[in-house]
Amino acid sequence: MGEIRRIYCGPETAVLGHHPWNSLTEPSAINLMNHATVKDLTRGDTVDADFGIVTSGVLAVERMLSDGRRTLCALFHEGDLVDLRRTMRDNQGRLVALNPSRLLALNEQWISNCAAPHPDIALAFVIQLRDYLARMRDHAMDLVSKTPLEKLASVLFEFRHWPETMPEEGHHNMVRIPIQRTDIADYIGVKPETVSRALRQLERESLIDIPQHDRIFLNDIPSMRRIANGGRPRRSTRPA
Amino acid sequence: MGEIRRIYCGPETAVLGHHPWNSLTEPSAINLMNHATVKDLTRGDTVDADFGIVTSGVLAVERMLSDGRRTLCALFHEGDLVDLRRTMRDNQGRLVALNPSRLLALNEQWISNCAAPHPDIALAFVIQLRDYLARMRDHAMDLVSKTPLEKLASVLFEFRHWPETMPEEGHHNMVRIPIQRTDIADYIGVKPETVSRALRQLERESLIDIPQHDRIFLNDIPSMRRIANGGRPRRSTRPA
DNA sequence: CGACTTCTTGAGGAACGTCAACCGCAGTGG
DNA sequence: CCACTGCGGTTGACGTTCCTCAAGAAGTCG
Repeated sequence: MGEIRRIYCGPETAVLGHHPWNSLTEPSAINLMNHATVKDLTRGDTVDADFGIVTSGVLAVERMLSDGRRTLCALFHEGDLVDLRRTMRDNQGRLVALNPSRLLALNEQWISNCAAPHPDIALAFVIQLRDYLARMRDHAMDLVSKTPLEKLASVLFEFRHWPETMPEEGHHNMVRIPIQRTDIADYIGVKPETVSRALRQLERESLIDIPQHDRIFLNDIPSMRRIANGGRPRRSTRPA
Repeated sequence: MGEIRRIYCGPETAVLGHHPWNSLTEPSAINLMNHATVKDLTRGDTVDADFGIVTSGVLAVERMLSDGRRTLCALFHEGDLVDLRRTMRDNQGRLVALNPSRLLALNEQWISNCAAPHPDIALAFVIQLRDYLARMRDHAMDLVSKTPLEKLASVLFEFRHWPETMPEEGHHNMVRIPIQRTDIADYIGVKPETVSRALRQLERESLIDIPQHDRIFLNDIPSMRRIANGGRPRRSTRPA
């Protein structure tokens, strides 16, 4: 499960540069860090916390069907608030690390009482919840009716917005792929083989290049956007 | 778009009986209603608000792909908080009514300032956001790797938990289907024909009965649960 | 009744999942 | 150093599945 230590104002503070944490006041930020514990994780680690902030790496909510099919319902990257608490206590899957990661587990007791003295913290949490909800709606859109090629194009644009995968200067169409092919497959609801074939197809059409295993270069962003938005539907069964 | 009127403490208060609104104090509840406007909607109406509480009917976030494919990313029923606000302003689809519905559109300006005088309101909103997020994770699980039959079984159990579709006494395995087949299809990511065929298959296997068009009787809840949890995977391509 | 929408049923094909084999790479041990 | 092992990824063959298309049935509203 990895080392667990208590910090007071360590290097993890860097995550507070991300939206919406960057609008916290200094005292609030310090107080927040004081009531958190850092969890270092490697791939496959299950996290027992259900409330915290990701400071590095990638976490996911993993659920299994009875016959072993694996699903990644949600991905969390640097700066994301993880909040798996819910009123109805159902089985909701496990929080796992997909990469070497670090999670700031928050003290729920303290947080639930901090709204009055620290309204900015409460607001930041609400903004995170709202934004994550919007991301889940986007993701549902991707899952419901897109073909594998369209799903893959969508997820590439999703990764492009991740803070860790921000393009280097001058390479605003280079995307870093932060997770394994298997995880991409379990996230967009296809098999790893299909991910592989879809990537090769985009490459054959010169829409992307794959200089490294975890780097994808978008040669034609407008075309890729068209694909991501439904430009590759299933062909008709009755040809012209 | 339907009639819009301002109320002070009308019959809409009934929605406040649902969790988590039922833990609001009396003054908070009255204040909340005072800063809301009621929108009456019929099927197909687009709602211009992006923040409110559903008091009756069913709403959905509808998004279209460029070639016309329709997706229902999220469903909202009686008692649900609708909050489509997000930091990043992308196209995020339209809020539409699937049935004759009623929405309590909330005054965002007032709400954003009510946390201090009304901490119970702020808490209720956070609980709603968290619970809805959990529902979205469940839904993503359904979409990612389930077969149509499994998706349909899942969505039946989802509808079973809806307040409007609560079973009458003695009929705890009668589920009311609150939306059209087409909408079910666009929600679980299959075609209406497939929904129809899946229902007929469950009926053939005597797992369900369909006494009325919008009523489904679950004959064998354990078996249905097994199916919903992955009991009907795709068959192997290499038969024994 | 007639026009319309929604749902159902049927036929046929494209596509993606299943399976199997292979490749590349990293870690391990002799 | 190299053989061995295991894992992740890729490629190919093949078949089930679900989408497409079309037409008819059933329900709704004028």
